[in-house]
Amino acid sequence: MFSSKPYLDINKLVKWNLEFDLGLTNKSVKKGDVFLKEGQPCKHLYYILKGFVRIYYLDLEGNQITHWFCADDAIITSPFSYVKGERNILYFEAMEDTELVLISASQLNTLIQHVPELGEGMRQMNAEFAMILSRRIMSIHTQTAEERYLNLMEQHPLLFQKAKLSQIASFLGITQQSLSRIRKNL
Amino acid sequence: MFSSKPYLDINKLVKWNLEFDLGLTNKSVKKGDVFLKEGQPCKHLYYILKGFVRIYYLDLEGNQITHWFCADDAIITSPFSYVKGERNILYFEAMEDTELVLISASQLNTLIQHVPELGEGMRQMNAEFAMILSRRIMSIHTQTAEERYLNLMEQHPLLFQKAKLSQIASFLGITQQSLSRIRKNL
DNA sequence: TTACTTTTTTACCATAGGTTAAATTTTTCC
DNA sequence: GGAAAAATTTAACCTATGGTAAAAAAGTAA
Repeated sequence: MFSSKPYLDINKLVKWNLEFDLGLTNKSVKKGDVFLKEGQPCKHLYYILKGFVRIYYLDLEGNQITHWFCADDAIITSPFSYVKGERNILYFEAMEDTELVLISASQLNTLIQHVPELGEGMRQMNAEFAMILSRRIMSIHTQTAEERYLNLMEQHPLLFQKAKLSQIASFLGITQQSLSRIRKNL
Repeated sequence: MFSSKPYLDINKLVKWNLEFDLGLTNKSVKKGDVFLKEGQPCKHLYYILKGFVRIYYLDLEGNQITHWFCADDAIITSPFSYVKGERNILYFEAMEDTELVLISASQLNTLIQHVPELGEGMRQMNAEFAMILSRRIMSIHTQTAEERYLNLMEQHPLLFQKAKLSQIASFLGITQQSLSRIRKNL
């Protein structure tokens, strides 16, 4: 759903890791693993080398609400926790076997000190992320659930092979029954 | 709705403007003025020294949909245009007499070269903005319109003195008639 | 295959919010 | 103040989506 490639080249990152002795760590997670849970502080950015991750949270009744789907080259974190130190409410679930590179805040700062233009890149990345979120709010305010579903199908067809319809439904902001009804009516 | 104060101190900005000869410009707009329109490229960040601004866009039927309300010390821009150079779709309307400081991308870059920690600040500001947008999507997905209205009343009571109910309704994602009905049922 | 579990669909009714139109209240301006 | 315009409320009706429950389909494992 979002690629960080224009802002952070993973090959360069690997090179810088050696050059500046950053000590970045890797993490492999199996399909189905929930590698970040509500209440666990999120101390890293996660660069998804390869795989597919669903970010969700729980509503008051305990239902999982999908907040985001993330594929190769996405950089994800729980901003509430990572940036502001607030209690983390997000779950990160690997929807398939996934390879991650973990980047702590201090490692990122060190890296940016050595490569100042990366600071600009990260700033732009955050700005683009805010834009994507703005667009999503706009689509909620101007489109029907059916239109949002058709857009998603068109823009991310692979998503429907990797995620359950119930997970996609909550991402679209509707129940799985409503999504099923929308699909029936084509 | 959002203050940039933790990330950019306006007094320092004024000082830096002189110190580094940035050439920042000011702009005064009268109540009711629409100082950015759809199709006009947005070349600046706007620092709101004093005033109140509504950001809106038009849906397919031409209805104004309020995207954001912004008060003193907010930094606003049309990210689609400012960051990505895409066609601007946002309108910026002064809801009361408003004093702005304009910051171009090149001025910002110059400033960050002189004050590197400001780059980090801007990055965090963008991250916080993404968080606020995430929270808004979450509230749409987990709360009723009535709950969102009550939250808004509680968190931004002054907003209801400055904005029309129809403008607040579209911000909440409902029609003005629905908002009226919600208010009647207390 | 069969049995079992999970996911998806279907159906029925309930409800929040949309649509249209008109009435009412508030604001603006002469 | 009073007329006109704008904003807000009210009402009747309509529609999309939610809630519940059950059936059907798909996936999994022995």
